[in-house]
Amino acid sequence: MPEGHTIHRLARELNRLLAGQIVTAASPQGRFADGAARLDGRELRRVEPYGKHLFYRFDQPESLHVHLGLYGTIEIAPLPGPAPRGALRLRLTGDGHYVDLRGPTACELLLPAERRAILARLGPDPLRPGVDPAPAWVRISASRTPIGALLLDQSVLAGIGNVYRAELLFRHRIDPHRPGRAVAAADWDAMWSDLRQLMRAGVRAGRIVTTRPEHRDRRRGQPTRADSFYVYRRTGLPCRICGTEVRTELMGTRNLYWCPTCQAA
DNA sequence: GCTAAATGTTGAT
DNA sequence: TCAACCTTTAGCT
Repeated sequence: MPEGHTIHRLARELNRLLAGQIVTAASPQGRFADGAARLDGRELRRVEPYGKHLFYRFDQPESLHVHLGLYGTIEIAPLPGPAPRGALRLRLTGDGHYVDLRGPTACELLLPAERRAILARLGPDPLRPGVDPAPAWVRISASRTPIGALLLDQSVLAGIGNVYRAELLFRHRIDPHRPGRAVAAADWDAMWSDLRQLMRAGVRAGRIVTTRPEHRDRRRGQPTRADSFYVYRRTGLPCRICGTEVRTELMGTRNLYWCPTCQAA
């Protein structure tokens, strides 16, 4: 269940273990049989992450576009791979490792123009080196939409998911319902900077941790899952800062979590 | 052991 | 607005 940090981490792993290799491709499930046949025997040049999207570039114009969606998974492991089980959309096999893809929202071959069209509708990705956050601020500062909804809009910012949304707003004490255009420029600057650091830490650790050590129940050692967040999935539990019960509601189709005291309107 | 919900998005209705 | 994707985990019993 990936946000952008997972996708960037996977891209690094794929590049480290398979880039530059001739791969075999198969779709045991059958739903990507034609695509797999067209990738079989090609050289995997590079895997590029953007937001929650992965683009596998080969020695041909068509690239493989993968989006994991809510519960898609990619598993990379040393050969020999086990016999395919269950709904295995795609197995790529390189010199020393195999890569299994299950349950993705998108697994398709794209022409260069189609890939560019996807990239064109994505906002700045905090994990891209040298990224310019200005287009995101243009959208946010002009919008009456709640900041909590804007942060999840991939055309505003690419790669943020429900965890980073809730946690970033809490860390900056911003009410998720506040219209984008009511967010101060200084608050946005601080949020962007914080978001980049949080997501980079997420890539390194392979998981999201947003709590500061002094706010955890256990202040020493690695934070447990329960200790990793301020508000995400903590409905009804006391806020780590003020003790108020954390609230939840549906914003769009996603659960939103916030502290009504720390993040007052 | 079973059920429901989940770090997401698309396409049909 | 809702079903689909079809795996994993949390929270029950």
